[in-house]
Formats: sequence, structure tokens, C-alpha cells
Amino acid sequence: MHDIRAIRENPEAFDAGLARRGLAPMSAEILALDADRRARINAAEEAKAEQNRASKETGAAKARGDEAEFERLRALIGDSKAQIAAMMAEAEALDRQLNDLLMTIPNLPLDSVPDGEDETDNVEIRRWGEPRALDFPPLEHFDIPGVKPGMDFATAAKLSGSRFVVLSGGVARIHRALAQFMLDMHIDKHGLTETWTPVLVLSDMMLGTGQLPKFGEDSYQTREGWWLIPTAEVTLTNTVHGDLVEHATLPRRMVGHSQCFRSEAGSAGRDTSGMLRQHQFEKVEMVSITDAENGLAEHERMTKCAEAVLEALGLPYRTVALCTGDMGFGARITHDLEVWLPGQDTYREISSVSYVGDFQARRMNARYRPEGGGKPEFVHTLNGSGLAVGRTLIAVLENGQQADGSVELPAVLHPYLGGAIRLGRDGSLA
RNA sequence: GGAGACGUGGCCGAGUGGUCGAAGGCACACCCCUGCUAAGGGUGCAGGCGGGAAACCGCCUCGAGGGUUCGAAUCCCUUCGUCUCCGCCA
Repeated sequence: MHDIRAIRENPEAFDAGLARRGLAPMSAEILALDADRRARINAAEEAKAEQNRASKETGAAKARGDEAEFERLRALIGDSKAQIAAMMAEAEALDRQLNDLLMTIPNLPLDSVPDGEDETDNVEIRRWGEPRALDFPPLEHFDIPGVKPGMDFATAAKLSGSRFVVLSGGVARIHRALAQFMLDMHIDKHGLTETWTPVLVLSDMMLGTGQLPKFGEDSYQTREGWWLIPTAEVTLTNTVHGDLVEHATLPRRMVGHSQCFRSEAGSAGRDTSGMLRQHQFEKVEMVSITDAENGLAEHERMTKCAEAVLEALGLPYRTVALCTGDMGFGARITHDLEVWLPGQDTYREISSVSYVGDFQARRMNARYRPEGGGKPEFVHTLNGSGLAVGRTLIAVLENGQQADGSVELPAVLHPYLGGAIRLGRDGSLA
């Protein structure tokens, strides 16, 4: 959420930021609403202050036994009560209206973010690794002979419909190994704190991280009102929801492995083959809570943490700076990692690392007391995949595929696979 | 699921109708003393919103929502959460 004071102080900058996102100016509408709101608050509060004074006098009259004066004041207050209540209600309604409007406006990009309309305007920052030269036509993951026995979309469709998968045997174990490997790496080498969270959350949490109120149709909600998290960003970030934390506890660096649930509304027909885009998938997610000063540096650090996983697995990738038109709702700057998928002969997103600034913190009311005391300030939040497990599985399978239909597996995974080094053509680990 | 207790400031914890936004302690900030792996003394210190150049003033907030009352942290109702006991259960 945006700071109304910042908009008031510099409406041009606000509108310019929106324009970079391809949005029409909004400051005039916002400031008009804000002015109206403040006028009403003022009027209501003055009336209320008057009533409070009268009430005190009433008490004083009662105390000294002046019944006539007591009754006179009592009647006076009684008369104005409904009117003041109405004024307060009006002021509150406008306050809510402004708040509701602000909740729907996306974060503004940093100056360093490249301008652009869609993913074609994203800017490659760096590239790591060389796609392996193959002397056979590479297959997509679901067509690799060694993968087929352990990746069953038909059975999943029977169980749950489209965009689900049943993994079994060697493939299932590689999938699990990947999640464990990523967690261990972030915990042991990157110093993140392992954090396990619920996958069902209250609406307030979805509002806090920005999935609501605008993107409710992208997620699932239970009859009881809980939401299934589309990413552990929601739970990890909201761990500080409503809190005033000690500055000494920052930065808080968390990593969690969770199921993620997405309705994929609006992506009908896209990536329908294979397990690239599922309603349910696993992700190892990183979240950092920092102070205002260290947020941007943390973004670099987090990006490197994600890159380190791909490098350890020997998967070629490129790091891309998302342009203004391709960034998510809450981000001020986002770096995507795209992994090489030989079966698709292209790089595909496998991680997205975003610096959110205080945008989510305002929604969550999450603050810290600055060093040396003083007024609380909003924390800054960051989130990044480290990595999407299902997509990493795809990448490992496609990049490791051999001419004979087996798959060579990255050395760092061997200890997690009981020493196995390949997925055989028959789908078993060996 | 049944019964009971509780939910107060960054934290702990008093407070049962007005002078309470709230004692005391801890933490924190500044100052003094002292001197070294520590202590003592003093002062300050809830948050949000609105007004004001500022000093400062006002409004709201004692889990949340509603009610009673001239007046509610305090009484009533609803609701959420936590804890304890019982039941059940991975």
C-alpha cells in the first residue's frame, strides 16, 4: 500500500510511477478523496471534542450535587449524540474508501527498472552455464523414456482433473531430493532459518502480501474462509504481520518448503503439457525482513542464493531484470532466473526474486523500532523462489537426458538418492 | 466436541464505572556518578489519525465487533484467539 503522505507531497512522481506501469494517473482522484476525508475527520473530531468536554462537566455537576445542571447537560448531550455518531461514521466511511482504493494500486518501480510493456522488454543481466551439446533431438521432460513410468498425468486427471500429476518411483524421489537439497543449501550455506508454515491462511494475510483484494480468483478458498497459499511468501512474510519488532532481530532470513496452490485462472491453454504449470506444486521459498537501509542489498544477496542452487545443480540459466510492465503487483524490482530447458529449446522462469520495499509492511502494519529509539518504521520485505521444485525437476530431467532415454543426475543430488547417479530408462534409480 | 480461565503499552504486569492512555518492573534513549569486563542515580519513553511552521492541541485505540451509560480497560451481548482439564485423534 502507498503512503498517502508521499502522494500528497509529490503527486507528479506518483503518477509518473504509475505511467511506467502503463496505468493512468490517479493522484487527482486520490487527493480529492483525501481532502474530503480530512475535512470530515476534522469536523467530526471537533464535534466529538465538544461532546467530551460537556460530558466532563456533566460529571462535575453530578459530583457537586447540582441536579438541575446535570439534567440540563445530559439532555444537551443526548440531543447531539446521533448527529455526532453520523459525522464519525461519514468520516470513517471516507477513510475506508481511500484505504480500499490504495489497496488496489500496485507498487511503483525503482528508477533502475527497465521500462517496457511485457516480457519481451525484460533485460538479461547475466548468463551462467552452457547448454549441453546434444547429438540427438532433446525431448520434453514428459517424453523422456526414463521419466515416463514415474510421471503419470492420466492418473492425476482421474484423481483431480487437469494440471495435476502423480509422481512415483525414481522421479518422485528426485523431486523430494531436490527440495531437501535446496533447503539444506539455504540453511547451511546461506544462513537462512528453516521455517515451516501453514498452507491455509486468513484473508488478512492475503491482503497483507497483496494477493487480495485484486487477485482472489487466482487462489483457492475453503468453505470456512481460509485461503490456500499460492506461495509460502504469504505465510513467511506475514510472520511479522501486525508486529513491532526489535531492530536487532533484523534482517530475518527465512526459507520454507511448502505446497503451493494456484487456480491458474487466465492461463487456460498455456503450458498444458507436462508439469510446468500445475494447480498444486512445491516451492522452496526465501523471505527476508529487513530495515529500510538494507533492503536493496538484500535483493542482490537473495538473487545470488537462488542462482547458487542452479549452479550447484549444473543447470544453465540466465538472470533477467523484469521490465516495468512485467513486474508483479507488490514489487519495486524483480529479477527472474530462467533455466535452460532443452526440450523446449528455451529458457523458462524457475525463480522470481523481488524487493517489495515497505509496500507489504504497510498493509501488514509490520514495523521496527529504529536503532537509537525513535518512531517505528515499516520493515522492508523481499521474497524469492529458491527454487520452484517442480520446475527444477523438469530442468534436471531435460538437461540430464541421454540418447538412450536415461537421465544423468547432478552430483550434489547423489547423496539424497541413496547414492544413485542416474534415472534408468526403466524409471528406476541406479 | 464438553467444561473452565484468560486476552492491557516493545515485553512482563497492576487496574472492576469518572481525576486511567493506564501503577510498577524490564527493555530502550539521554545525562550524572563510578570505573572496567559490571553496578548505582536522574530524566524521558505507547501507537495511529487530524490540526499546526513549531511549541503544542484534539480524536481514536486496553484481542475484535456491538450494546448499556452523561461517562466504559472496568457492566452486558456476540465473535476470534490462547491456556487448563476431559473426550477424540495423525
